[in-house]
Amino acid sequence: MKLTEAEWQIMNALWSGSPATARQIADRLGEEVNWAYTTIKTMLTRLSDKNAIKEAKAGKVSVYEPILTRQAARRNALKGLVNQAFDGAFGPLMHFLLEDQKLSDNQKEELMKALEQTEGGREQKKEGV
Amino acid sequence: MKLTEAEWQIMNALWSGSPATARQIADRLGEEVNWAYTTIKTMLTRLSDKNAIKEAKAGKVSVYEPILTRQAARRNALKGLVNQAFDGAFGPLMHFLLEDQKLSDNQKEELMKALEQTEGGREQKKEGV
DNA sequence: TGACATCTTCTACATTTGTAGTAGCATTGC
DNA sequence: GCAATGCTACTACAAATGTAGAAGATGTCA
Repeated sequence: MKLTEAEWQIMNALWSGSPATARQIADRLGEEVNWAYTTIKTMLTRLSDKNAIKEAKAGKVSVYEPILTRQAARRNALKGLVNQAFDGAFGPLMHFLLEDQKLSDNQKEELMKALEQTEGGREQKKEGV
Repeated sequence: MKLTEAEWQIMNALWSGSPATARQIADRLGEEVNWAYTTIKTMLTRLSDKNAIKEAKAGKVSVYEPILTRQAARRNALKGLVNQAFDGAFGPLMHFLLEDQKLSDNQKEELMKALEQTEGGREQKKEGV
């Protein structure tokens, strides 16, 4: 399941609170983009067609709700990026993040901490992606 | 500078050795995709139009060479992903990587090591992206 | 009860992306 | 000198994407 840029916007709005009506989504997005209401409806229909969300009638009005989880979407997107731009392996990505992104000291600290934690919990590894 | 999927393939081939002729690129790509030679030429032209690469004549034949560096392209792509999918911040991405991606122990080790290294070199921080 | 505001469903259309064909010019091997 | 080969420049075209208008159904408030 690959999302386009515009679809990400809609999904982000939806993940931030669902179920939601098209109107609510429009309101949430209002600050970032300036789409016609019908544009949003179009996107919602398309997302529904690809089963990323589901549409239900609450009375007369449609309410929408994600099917695709944020986590899964992130996973897919990341995977896509890694394949496309980082030789298909996480190693190079990590490397790049560390080398290029010049994490702040704080971020490094956090990262270290996080690492140590997962380090502890390594035995229950779920199979991936 | 945003690259499309097909463009990434070409760029990857080109980064793996340049300058290169269209034919060489075709050969390198041959294993991954099965594009007509003219398809590759089209992509090269488009990339040239967006100034991602430059074209020069070596005798009769065109040779191509990246202008956009791999590093810069990665940076852009990552930035795009982060904006789109990770609330525009690297924190959530890191978090996700650690939480979701279940790095192998080896990867963790490496990451730790890498982290320690950059930790040492923290004083010269370049401003970013 | 009619005018306005809203929704929904369809349709539309430009741009971008993926993919490639055609035609003309040059190169080369006979 | 000419046929095969390979390259370049142009053109083409379907699918995906971004963006939205039109028209019909309905709710609502004076």
